[in-house]
Formats: sequence, C-alpha cells, structure tokens
Amino acid sequence: MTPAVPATSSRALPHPPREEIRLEAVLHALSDPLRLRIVRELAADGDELTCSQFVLPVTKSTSTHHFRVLREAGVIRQVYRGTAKMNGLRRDDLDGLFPGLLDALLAAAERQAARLGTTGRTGP
Amino acid sequence: MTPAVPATSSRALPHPPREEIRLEAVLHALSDPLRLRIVRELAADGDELTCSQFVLPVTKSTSTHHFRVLREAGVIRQVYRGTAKMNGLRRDDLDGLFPGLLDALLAAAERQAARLGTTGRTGP
DNA sequence: AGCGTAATACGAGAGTTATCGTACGAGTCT
DNA sequence: AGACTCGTACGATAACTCTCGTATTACGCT
Repeated sequence: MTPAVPATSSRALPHPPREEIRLEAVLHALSDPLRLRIVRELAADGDELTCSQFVLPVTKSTSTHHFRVLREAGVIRQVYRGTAKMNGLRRDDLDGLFPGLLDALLAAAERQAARLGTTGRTGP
Repeated sequence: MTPAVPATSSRALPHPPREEIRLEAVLHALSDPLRLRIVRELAADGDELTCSQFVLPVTKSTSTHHFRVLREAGVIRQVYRGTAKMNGLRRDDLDGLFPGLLDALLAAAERQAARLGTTGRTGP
C-alpha cells in the first residue's frame, strides 16, 4: 500500500548538532563555487529540493560529495523521502548561532553574481 | 639622513584590485582558524600592525604564507615601511563590494569565541 | 662597511580536497 | 519478481594546502 505522504525513510544521515557547528567549517563549505551555488539556490527556491533538481556541471558522485560537505558543516539538512533526498538550509540553527551571517553571505553572493553578469544559478 | 616619517618602501606587493576580489576567495581565506584570528585582531587593534606583532603558534614562514593568502584574497593590505610590513584590513573595499559582510563575519567569530570560551586572540 | 632584524623565497613533507568511474543498495512502479 | 531511478561507497588520481627548515634579500643603525 502506498502512503499518501511518503514517509521519511528510516535511513538516517549524520548531522552535527547546533552547538557543534563551527564558523570555520561553514566558511570553508561556502568557499567552493559549486557549494555556494547550491546554497543560493536552496535559499531562493525553498527548502524542499532533491539533489537531482540541481543541474550541476559535475558527476553524481561529485555532487554527493559536495552535499555531504555542506551537511557535515551544518549548513544544510538532508532527509530521505522514498528514493529522493530532500535538502534544506539550516536557517534556524545558523541564524541562532550567527545572527545575520547567512543573510549577509547570501546578499554578498547575489551582489557578486550581479556584478559579474552571471547568475550562478543552474539555468532558466 | 633619516627621514622623520619612514617612507613606505619601493618594494611593491601584489594586491588584487577591488573589482577582482572574489567572495569565494575571501571565504576560503577566512576558513582557516589562524587567518580568522589574524583578521579579528586586525579589526580590533587597528590597521597598523606589523607581522611580528602577532604571536602565532607557527613559524615565521608559515606566518608569511597565511598573510599572503589573506592579501591575495583581497582581505588585507600590506605595505612595507622600512624593514617592517604593516598590515591593514581592506575595510573600504570589502564594505564596498559586500556591504555588511565583514561586520557579520566578525560578529559571528566573536560570538563563537565567546561561546567556546576561547578568545581566539593571541594573548597578553 | 659591517651587523642585526624583518620578512621572503624555495624546496620538501604530510595531509586534505575535488573529481571521476564503476559497482552497489534502497525504494518505487509495472 | 523484475526493471528503473536516485543516491552511496569505494577506489584512484591530480591538485592544492599547511607546515617546516634553510638560504636570501631589504632595510636601518653603529
């Protein structure tokens, strides 16, 4: 029988608790262009995106790697739902730890993208 | 003859112009604990610190390396004055490119240092 | 000129990262 | 059950980073 709402799978993914999120790790995670792009897209399009909705210029393995880096740094939250894996920004935790930081970073990325004439987004 | 104000030496150090400063490079530069510490100290103590005024738990070579990473990312400005090298935050350029970012980053670092019970400063 | 100090350059080592390819596991649909 | 899709795991490799030690350059002072 098919549940109306596909329950989150029992497969658990390790996330650092809020207290263990380190600023350096967050900055390192966001210092990669691909990962910054993922985070920008996540912030713009909402919190319920599967990995495959991102059109990234790398293979699936590499993609998985980057998502894991973001998760282990405490930047995103990942949850299985059926065969898909939903990705969401950990806005609450990041804002709690570093008020204003995430917005400043997103604004900075937006500004740079506008200045360089490239959206940094995955496409139309 | 000794000039009253020791003129900045002719030795020039390569700095990226403001337009070439990239957010990713800045984040990468600040993702190292030692470099974040340097920047915090620079922000707190003013803009006229020599390299040797920082008491860092690494050798001079390594220190030089970190200062160069910061300079090449566009985070700091370095100028020779006699035998010393003065270091200063590029606040104007960073604020111009990414308004509010530097302050948010410094505030985040301050918060984390307070939370972890370590100042991240070099000590008395 | 000669000495001392501040910082660099260069080379080398260990560790980390980004990327890929292939093989595998979990879940859904017919 | 079988096939298909989404994502992971495991190597492997190349590039980069942090660290150091030693040799060197630039500057100020005696």
